[in-house]
Amino acid sequence: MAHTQLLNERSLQLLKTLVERYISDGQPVGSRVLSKGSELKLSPATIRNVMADLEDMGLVHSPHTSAGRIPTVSGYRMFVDTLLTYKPLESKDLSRLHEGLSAKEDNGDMIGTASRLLAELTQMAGIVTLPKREQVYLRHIEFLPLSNTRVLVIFVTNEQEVHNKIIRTDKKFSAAELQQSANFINSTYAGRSLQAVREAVLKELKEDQQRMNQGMVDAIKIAQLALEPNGKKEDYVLAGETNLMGFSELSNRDYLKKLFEAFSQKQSVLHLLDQCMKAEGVQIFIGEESGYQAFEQCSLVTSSYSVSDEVVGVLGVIGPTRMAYEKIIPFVDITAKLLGAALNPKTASPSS
Amino acid sequence: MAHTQLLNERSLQLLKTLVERYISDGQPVGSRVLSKGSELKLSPATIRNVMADLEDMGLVHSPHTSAGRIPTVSGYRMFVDTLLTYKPLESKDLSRLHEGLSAKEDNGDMIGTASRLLAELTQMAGIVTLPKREQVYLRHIEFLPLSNTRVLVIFVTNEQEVHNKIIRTDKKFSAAELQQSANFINSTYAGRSLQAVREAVLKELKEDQQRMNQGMVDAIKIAQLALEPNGKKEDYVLAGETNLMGFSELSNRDYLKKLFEAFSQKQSVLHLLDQCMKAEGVQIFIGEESGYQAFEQCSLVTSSYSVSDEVVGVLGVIGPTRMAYEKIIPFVDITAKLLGAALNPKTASPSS
DNA sequence: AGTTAGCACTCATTACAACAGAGTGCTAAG
DNA sequence: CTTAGCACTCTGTTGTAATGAGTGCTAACT
Repeated sequence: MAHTQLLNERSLQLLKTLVERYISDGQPVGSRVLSKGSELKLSPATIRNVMADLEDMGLVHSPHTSAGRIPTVSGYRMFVDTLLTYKPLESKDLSRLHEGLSAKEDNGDMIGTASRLLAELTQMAGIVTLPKREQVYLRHIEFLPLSNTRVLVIFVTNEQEVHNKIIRTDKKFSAAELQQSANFINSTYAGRSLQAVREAVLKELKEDQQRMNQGMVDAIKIAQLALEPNGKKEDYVLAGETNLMGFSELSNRDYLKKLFEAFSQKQSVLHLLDQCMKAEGVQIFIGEESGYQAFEQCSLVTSSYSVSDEVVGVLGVIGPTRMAYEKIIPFVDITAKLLGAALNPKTASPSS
Repeated sequence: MAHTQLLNERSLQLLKTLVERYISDGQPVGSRVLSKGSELKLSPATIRNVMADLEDMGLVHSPHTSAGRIPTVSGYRMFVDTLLTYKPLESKDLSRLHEGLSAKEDNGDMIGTASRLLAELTQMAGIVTLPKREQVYLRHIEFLPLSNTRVLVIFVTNEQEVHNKIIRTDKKFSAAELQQSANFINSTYAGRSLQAVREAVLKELKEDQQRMNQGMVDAIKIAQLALEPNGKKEDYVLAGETNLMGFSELSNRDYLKKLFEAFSQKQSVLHLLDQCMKAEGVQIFIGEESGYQAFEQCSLVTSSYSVSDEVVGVLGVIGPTRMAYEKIIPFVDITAKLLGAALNPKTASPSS
């Protein structure tokens, strides 16, 4: 390449308009349109030279000799990392978000609402993980006897999220005994995080059982069972999957099926989202970058969300690789901030 | 048609094998295969004559002149109504069902389990409506104060289904007051159906308020709010939708999208299922019979399920019109019976 | 009478060739 | 370094022909 210093301003500018053009039209873009579409006053021939360079660097790629170019994954990556100019949210979208994610409107399923909003406003699929246990506060717990040694545990966390599970105890408890246990747990531990309660309970169990009366020991034992981490671990709420069926680039029936199966198996998706937890702020997986076959034709724009300055979950949008990143990225960013604020027990529910 | 009495035994026999053949192969079936595939020893020519008759009667139809015949909706209808020979369940399927729908294994989401089983074992989509309120028994209720006048209501029904909603009261209650109210409701009304409790509560409100102390009045008022029928009304649990993407006859992307949107809007689906409530036993909608565009390429095999001899809900399977009715129908039938039995509070949870 | 063989006919599918259009890479001139 | 020009490549479309499955009808058969 005796041509020039390869990554000059002009090539990047052209890459940018190429990606923009491809995102909006969905078709390989050739030297002619690029020549007209960019500010640079360059002839198609010059552009072709630049294109050849970009292709050598693996940033664009041609489906066949006589088609235009389309961005490769690296091309998209370069685009979102350094070339992108964000577009501000449309104000109607912003107000929909505020409206839906205000603490006042909480219908007991803030996570679901967030997911649905993401899907609705982007016309792609929305995804939100449940907040992690360390930041989920026990508000109230209740035990109900079922048949035999089975006990139904209901617990309310944060402001109003209700969870329930069934545990098996090693002896049979009466309703009254269970009520007592619940009272004890509530008065002792309410307000702490699930994680913290669990640790405290385990400690009690190890150390000073002799100091406690039988009722307390029972209560502690039941609580320990109740707070054992769920088999399922974390989980997420997905919305608007069907939007994905509208994209022609995901038309392949088999691929779509694979994708939807990945959604319902959850495992790989969770693993992917887990990686996003680590980084604060917006993160993007483009196509194969995710490392999962099911996502090789999709991009995932995520952001962690935080409550009281601690990251507790991840939310994002899933769509075709060819998506309007310049709008989606700020959108996901804002949504994450609003959800975090809405979940914050201090700011969220002022007992006005 | 000077031919003969049109609906003779032989034509029906041929229609039957035609439908069977089409269901298994998915391709228009011609006179030759039909001649070989049926017990009748008839030449293709004769069969063609019969086919012409069946076509005149609207039972079969030819995509074009030189294709075989495929059943019309009426053809399918005739088939399932009078020609079908049921196939018994495979024993492994039966045992999976027993296993999953035994009361012992209840994981607190019997309805969901049933839906998933239907989907898994038929490889189509499973659907189960939630049992209607009249047959849902209040077991325990709990109130928790939220900010302001909002109260979180948690109630446990039947054995272990947990529901929750948020209500707004007309004055602010303390945790203790709410606890008292819940105690009152539990001791007075536990064990009755939601519907019955609601009626009783409304009656109390109208009639003898003066007989009660303030605490009781409050309790009754809160209970009334809590038991107000949900905006959503009934609901259903769908499983295995993605299985539907595997069927080539539903390949049309736009159609699939429409179908999935109908699923997530729920409304039309609910309306359709409602009709199935009325009839006891298995009911079938074939293609356009449902009257909904979204289902015009699908069939729906449903059965109502009953607890203590009263119909409380509907369950079924959704798949392409070309499905193995002879297996699906008995399958849905059995599943409905097992689910009903598992939900029955008398037989389900023997405190052995 | 009902049944069957034979045959002409229709129509979807496939294959193949021809062709237009888009866009490239390269060369040579500006 | 940029650009015009040109040969080349590849896709997509169109038209034509051949194939094959299956029919409807007629006439012969039982």
